[in-house]
Amino acid sequence: MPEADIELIDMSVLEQVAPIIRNAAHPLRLRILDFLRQSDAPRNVTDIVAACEAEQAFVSQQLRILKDQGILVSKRTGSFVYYQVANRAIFHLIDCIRSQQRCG
Amino acid sequence: MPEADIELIDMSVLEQVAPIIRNAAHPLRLRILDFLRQSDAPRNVTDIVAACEAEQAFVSQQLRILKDQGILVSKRTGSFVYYQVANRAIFHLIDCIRSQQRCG
DNA sequence: CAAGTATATCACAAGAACCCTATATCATGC
DNA sequence: GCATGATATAGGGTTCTTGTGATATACTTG
Repeated sequence: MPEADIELIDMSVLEQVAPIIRNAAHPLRLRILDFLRQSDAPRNVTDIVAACEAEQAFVSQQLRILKDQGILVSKRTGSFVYYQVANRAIFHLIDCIRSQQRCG
Repeated sequence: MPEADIELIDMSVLEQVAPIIRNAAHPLRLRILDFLRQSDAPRNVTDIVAACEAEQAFVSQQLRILKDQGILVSKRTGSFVYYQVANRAIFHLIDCIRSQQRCG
């Protein structure tokens, strides 16, 4: 019995994580995550918009998507809203892209 | 100048990798990749179908998608077609899910 | 409260992804 | 060549995603 001991990740787990990864895997959203990764601190929307070189409304929508997935959290301070990564595991993805970039 | 030295991943790189990650981030396709990861050897379609507990036609479609993205490669031997991962970097994703699974 | 800056939401049209069923192709052995 | 097992593709209804322009809300300052 050659492969009796193969244990696969539960489908329920895969169904749970797939949309999270899928939602991160968008150029602008990866840019946002990369920016937060490199900043290593919460950043407000204006700064994120500047880093993304995209429309404010569009960036705001992407932030919402990342927040809805639990990838980001936000807190308001005065008229600014600061975003940061909720679960640093997502940085593995960014780091992985960075490391691949060299081999490309 | 607090952040003069932040260097972000090129948008062109993000645009290139996003669809690859996005296409991997699907429950059944993750299952396929996990199965290939755990097998650590090329597997034929019949075996993959069994591991996925899904319709053959559907699995075959998913294999095609993964192949089109360059995530998998295949080779035919007689009437069997064996698939394997083309770039082991994708296993980081699987490993990451496995490690997260514990913290859940 | 008026004006300005910061951020979020709405609505929508185009396109893409999803998953199913049916059917086609390919290879083998008789 | 035919039957069979292995794999791939086609067609299509439904739902999700994308990016945009317009607009709304929130906060601050005077």
